[in-house]
Amino acid sequence: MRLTPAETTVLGLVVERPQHGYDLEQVIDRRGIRQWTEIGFSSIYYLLTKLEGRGLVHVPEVPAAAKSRRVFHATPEGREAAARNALALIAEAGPAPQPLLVGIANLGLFSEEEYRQALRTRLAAVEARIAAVREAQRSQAPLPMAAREVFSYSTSLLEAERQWLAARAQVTDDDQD
Amino acid sequence: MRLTPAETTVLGLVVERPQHGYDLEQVIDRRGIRQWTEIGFSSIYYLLTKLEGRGLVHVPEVPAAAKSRRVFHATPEGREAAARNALALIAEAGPAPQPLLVGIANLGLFSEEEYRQALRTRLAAVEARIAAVREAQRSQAPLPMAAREVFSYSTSLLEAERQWLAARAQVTDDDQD
DNA sequence: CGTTGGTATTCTAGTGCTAGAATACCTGCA
DNA sequence: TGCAGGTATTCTAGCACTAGAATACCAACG
Repeated sequence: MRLTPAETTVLGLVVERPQHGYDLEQVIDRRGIRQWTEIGFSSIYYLLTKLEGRGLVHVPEVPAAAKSRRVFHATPEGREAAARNALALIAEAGPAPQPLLVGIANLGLFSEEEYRQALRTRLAAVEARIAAVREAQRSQAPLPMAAREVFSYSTSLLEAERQWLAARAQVTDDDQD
Repeated sequence: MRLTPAETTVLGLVVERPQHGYDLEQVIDRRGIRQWTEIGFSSIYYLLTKLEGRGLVHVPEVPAAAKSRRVFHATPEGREAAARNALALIAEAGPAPQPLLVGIANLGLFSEEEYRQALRTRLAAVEARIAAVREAQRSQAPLPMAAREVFSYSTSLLEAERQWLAARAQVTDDDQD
């Protein structure tokens, strides 16, 4: 059973610990998961319902209890599916959407100066993201292995982008504003 | 008027040269644009229709001619919108979907050996993509500025990923298959 | 002049997702 | 007892996108 990245994320969190939708929302926020997935608030319940329909998570009936608090547990198939899909996401390096490249491909449409200005703006944004990642890493220490790997990878790629941008952004500096 | 990356791509190509849907399909293929955007065959006409509805492209009425060959031209607003959106895509470094990180975040679900195996598989895929980019660069030379920038950026990021993967994939090599 | 095969577009019927409002529940406190 | 405010979920309606089939055009060729 093939899952999307968003489904895998939610399922993985439920496998880690049974929880309900609202919790999930908080955890996703707290861990900075939105830095690398696009999971809106409104889609969490939608995803949970879909996963439930496929038998990957379930809500055990609690006899005379909380009606308005559906705690989702992973089923054995859910566990298995989460592991398999996570591995697949690691193993497969498909083409990735790169908005920057869409911009660059249209280089002919604007001036060199505009281009460099845009690069400088992006550079600042990338530097801010690097700082944010570092800060998150520091403040949450000691970190479990998975979180450390996530930080390591994020930083490597952001750093590579930073360098590329820095080299391009300051080729000429004959403008001061 | 804010456009999506896919819309910007298609509009940018039409600005560059008036053409019809089928052409677009070929150009997108030939330039390897699918390496960094997700534009399926069936969505090209859909996108063109949407752009037409917003007055960014139009099909000049050719009196007594080709009924089944709608050649799209960019309008002045289209030109302007393409340039503005391309710049915005360069300037903004938002969170990007990283399927790999979804996998890594679930590191607890599988064994170290499985993890390393997945990394090795990905490493091979990334190396193949680097080779493909190099090959495309070589075969198409001499390249316009935009294409050179695209290649440069792609290679930088892929290379950074390659290094990260290589470092992780071979920490232990006590397995031979 | 009919047929074949590449060129070019349109249509249909969905899926997947999302925003945002609406609803319900629960706890503490006056 | 009532109600304020955070907690938790559901609903509605709609947009964006896609696969894949269907259609139409057109040139070349026997």
